[in-house]
Amino acid sequence: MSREVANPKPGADFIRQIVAEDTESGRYGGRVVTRFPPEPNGFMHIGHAKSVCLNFGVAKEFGGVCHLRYDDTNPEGENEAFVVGFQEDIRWLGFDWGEHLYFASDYFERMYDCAVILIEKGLAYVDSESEEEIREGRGTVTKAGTPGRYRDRTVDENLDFFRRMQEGEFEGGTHVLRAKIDLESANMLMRDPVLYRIRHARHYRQGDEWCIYPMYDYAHCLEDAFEDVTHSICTLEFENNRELYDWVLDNVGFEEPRTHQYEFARLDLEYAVLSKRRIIPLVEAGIVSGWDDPRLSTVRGIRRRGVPPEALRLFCKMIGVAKAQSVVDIGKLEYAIREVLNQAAPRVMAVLDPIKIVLTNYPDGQTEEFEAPYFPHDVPREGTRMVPFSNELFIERTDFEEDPPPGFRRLVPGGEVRLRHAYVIRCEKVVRDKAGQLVELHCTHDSESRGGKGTAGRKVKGTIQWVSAAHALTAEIRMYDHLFLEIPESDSDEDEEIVSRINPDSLRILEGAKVEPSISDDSPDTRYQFERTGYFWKDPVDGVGEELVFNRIVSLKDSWSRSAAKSDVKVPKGKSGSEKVMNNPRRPEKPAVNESREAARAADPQLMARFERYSDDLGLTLEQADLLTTSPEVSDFFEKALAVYDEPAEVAGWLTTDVRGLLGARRLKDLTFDGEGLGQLVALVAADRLSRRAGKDVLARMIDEGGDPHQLIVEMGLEKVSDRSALESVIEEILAAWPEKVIEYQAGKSGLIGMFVGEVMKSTNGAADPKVARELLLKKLGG
RNA sequence: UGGCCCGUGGUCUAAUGGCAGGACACCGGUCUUUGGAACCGGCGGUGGUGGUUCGAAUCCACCCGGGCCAACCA
Repeated sequence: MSREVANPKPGADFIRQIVAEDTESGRYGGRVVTRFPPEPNGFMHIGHAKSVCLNFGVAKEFGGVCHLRYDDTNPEGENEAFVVGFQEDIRWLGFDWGEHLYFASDYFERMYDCAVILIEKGLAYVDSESEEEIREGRGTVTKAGTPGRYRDRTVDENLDFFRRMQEGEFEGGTHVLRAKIDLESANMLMRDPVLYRIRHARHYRQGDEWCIYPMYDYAHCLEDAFEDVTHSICTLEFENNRELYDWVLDNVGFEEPRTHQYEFARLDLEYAVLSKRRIIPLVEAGIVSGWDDPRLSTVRGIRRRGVPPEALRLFCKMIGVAKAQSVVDIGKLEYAIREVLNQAAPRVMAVLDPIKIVLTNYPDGQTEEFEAPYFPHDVPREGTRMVPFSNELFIERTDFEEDPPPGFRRLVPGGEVRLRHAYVIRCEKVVRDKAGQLVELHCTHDSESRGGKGTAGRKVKGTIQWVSAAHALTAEIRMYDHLFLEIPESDSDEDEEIVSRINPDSLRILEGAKVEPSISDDSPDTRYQFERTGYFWKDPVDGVGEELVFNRIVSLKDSWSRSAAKSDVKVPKGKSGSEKVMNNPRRPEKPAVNESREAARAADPQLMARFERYSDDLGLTLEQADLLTTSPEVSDFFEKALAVYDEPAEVAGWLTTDVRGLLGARRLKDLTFDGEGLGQLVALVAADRLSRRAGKDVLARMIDEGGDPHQLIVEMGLEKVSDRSALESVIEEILAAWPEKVIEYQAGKSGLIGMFVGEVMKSTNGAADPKVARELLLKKLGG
């Protein structure tokens, strides 16, 4: 059916464009119903999150609803814990299904009834062959399948068998219900797909009520149809399944407007493991602590890591939705997390790897407090806390360097550094033990520099964080990194192989970290920025009691270490720019004709004769002759057009490019006009009644809605405007309306000529002669 | 190898025959009591070859490359 682009929404993803078109055309009476259909046999991961954001997001944006429906049609592996898990994770992500919670297993009765309808129509049969026999009978991608010995059972026989299957009379594996479609279909899924199989297994919701269970392709479309879903959005690997989706609904008797399936590219993320098949071995081997390990890309893991749901939603928005299979840079996720946390996280000071500082000129036993703001000047949020200060402090080991590299802006022997919110200190002495190990640093503070004052005329290299030794809290800090050393290849699905790629440093535990005491008063789910190091929060499992345990959510962007260690820049895998493969640059004798079309011609002498006549007598190119003799249908169409307007090259041009393009999935025989109509149109263009461009608009209309070219020209107002003075005044207006573009054009941006011609075409509704318009524009613009 | 889908800077994505744009990354600068943030600037792209058109990322053909399909999984 034709899909008129009512009002394309530039910028929106293709799914939203389709929904927008359907909403505007009233196809579903303005209803929008989507659904998120997980199978409850695992936990939600970030790939599901993309789908959740899409389905719930689309519903929300178009005033519709999104159902949460469990696709629990296979009793094996499914359970209640996973059902609860998905609900928790979806809610956490910030979406709500309202009262629309459904279970495919609740529809088993109705699905059974639909199967009976198919059997009664002779469109499904009970096959009693073995699994292997069925597999063999299906053929291969290059070899057609062959009918099995049960394919022609009578309707009554099938009904009887199917009923007895349902009643539990047979062992698992002895019989299946199959659709009777086409064993020779190029689409393997259409070769009599299995609809029901026998499984004497306990279903987590239905118990032993059923011993036959529907297959995905049969069940899923019915679930959508039962729920009046309008847009059934799934991932690309289901593209081949769409034909079967439509077949089932059409044959069971669902009429338009009914649900339709649309496919988008699933999320793939660098360093992430996104399939159950690959996560389970990691969990079972104890490589990760469970489904909620913060290194995992499960929503539970991401959540435990401390990532806020807003960040995940922002990430999904950033990556978009399209059909091109792609791998997203992990840096985008990190950006989204920092973006959200920068605005939300209070800043506090913590020292991950402490080294002691003794202030030799600060009175022993004295304490003072600094009032320090939680947020920097550029984050519009209020709040301060008190930070205690004394003569013994900790600073970060990496903030002191005896032998500093050029550009080092922290503490060095004899040098000064500012303590954040406090004093400027100078390193006077490096104290070592007998083994030469650094023990502590003796420093002096400048009491004039309190809180940032008294620094005029003095250049202080840098500012570092610190905590007072006597007041500091000791914490364990878990530093997470990528679980894998390299981006896992999609084909590395062997368990051992995955294990061997694990990054041994994916979890680094820092035991003796020191944190400022103010945090003890905060809500346990506070996400902090530990200044200069990263974003952290208390581990919700191990960090909620007396023990302080922090997870690093994400580091801060670090332009220092990046520039200091330029050597380990990430080299993208695969081909780099310079070694981009040249795609067969020289192929002098390209095949002019297509092999399969040539074979078709060989079987049809009339087509073969026409092919030769087209290329030899009519002077068409081999390519044109080839395309025009694809089938008698095309060739006859061409002949009819020639009968009206005998200019083979011109007619062939229209038919092999424009008509083919506009036709899309439709066939010539579906059109309401034949070759004669095309011939008339081409003749009109040749007679200068309308421009070629306008002719194409007319053709599009003829193909979509039918109609006579003569009438359409008048109706659409496309009578050609090539009267120069009329065009000139249009051009004057356009140039006056785009003064900046005129200047840009005259400054050398010659590509703008297309935009000017386009504007002329637009304002004349496509009737202007673009050739003349261009010529006049060139003259006016001084080209 | 049969069918279906997909190729836009390093990465993700827009442009629906008419100005190839945005985001991330990267590089440089300004600012800064976080080597953070913010702000300014820069680098860099339509897989290839033909064709249709006044005009092609977009339509047509062929080629190259990638993905999916031969479960009684979803």
